[in-house]
Amino acid sequence: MKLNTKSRYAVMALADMAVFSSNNAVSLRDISLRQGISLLYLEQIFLRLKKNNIVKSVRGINGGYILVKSPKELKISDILLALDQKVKTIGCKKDSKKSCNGKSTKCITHNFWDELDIHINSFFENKKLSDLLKNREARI
Amino acid sequence: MKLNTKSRYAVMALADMAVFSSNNAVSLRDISLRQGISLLYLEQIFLRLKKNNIVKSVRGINGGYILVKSPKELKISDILLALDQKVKTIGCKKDSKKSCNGKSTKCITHNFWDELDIHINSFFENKKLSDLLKNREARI
DNA sequence: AAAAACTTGACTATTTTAGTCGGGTATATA
DNA sequence: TATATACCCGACTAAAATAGTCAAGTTTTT
Ligand code: FES
Ligand code: FES
Repeated sequence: MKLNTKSRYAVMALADMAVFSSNNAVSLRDISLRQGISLLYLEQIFLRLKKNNIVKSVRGINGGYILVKSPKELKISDILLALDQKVKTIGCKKDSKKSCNGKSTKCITHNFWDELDIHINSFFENKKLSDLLKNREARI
Repeated sequence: MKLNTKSRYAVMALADMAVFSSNNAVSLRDISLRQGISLLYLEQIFLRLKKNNIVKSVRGINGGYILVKSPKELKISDILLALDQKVKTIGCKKDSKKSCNGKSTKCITHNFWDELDIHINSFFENKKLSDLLKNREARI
């Protein structure tokens, strides 16, 4: 039950932006240096954040990325969604007629996993990027 | 953010036992047939359930496994623990002095992931095996 | 022009996962 | 006591996912 590093770094990088954006674009190079994340990897991550309209880019010198929404409005669930990090704790598709064991009826545990997904998703839905910045004693 | 099949099958198999145990031991063969889980795989899973005192075994003909606790008392978190399925959504160790990025201070997102772990764990802590059996329209 | 910084797809090494295999041991029953 | 059933256990492996790199751009500011 782990979260992948792409999602983790994405949240980390966006939190960094929220702290350091002083109206100008924040370059990936800066985020990379401050947070110790590979620049190459960040590029890959921000590509998807951009495609999903979490950030917008400014090209050229002094370019970088800008948050589309304010940290107060940006839900963590939006970030994870952008990285395909769906919270589907098991493989059984809700809509599909097929159950996890290949039978036509739902298995004995199906509803339980559904509840779990809902439980986790509600956490991400209710957290905003700005929530991460509160009470941080040790920033960076 | 997926749960591995070992944990999933473990919960499934134990739920099956809770339904079909009529005081006698339940054989893995029966569980395998009812739930469509590989017998070989089940053996591996039950080995760990036994080591962690979730089930006890009865050898020989008419043997099988028996739940140590009643379904009402068996927490899902106990089952996951038996399979090393710790809910550590990210790799950063709580106790270790080292942060996720190799620096000595905790990163900006650390507390957030801690909260997430607590949120998920509380779900598993509060659910008992018997909870899975309620309201099941489609059993098996 | 030149440098900073974003753009994009492809590629790869490593790790994890899911599941199998082989060769046991214990015990109830015929 | 033979035998079938069912637990016991470590080692093994194929396939998938992950984490990250590389190469070769394009755009914009100074
Ligand atoms: S049928 Fe959906 S989890 Fe088993
Ligand atoms: S320091 Fe613990 S998650 Fe980054």
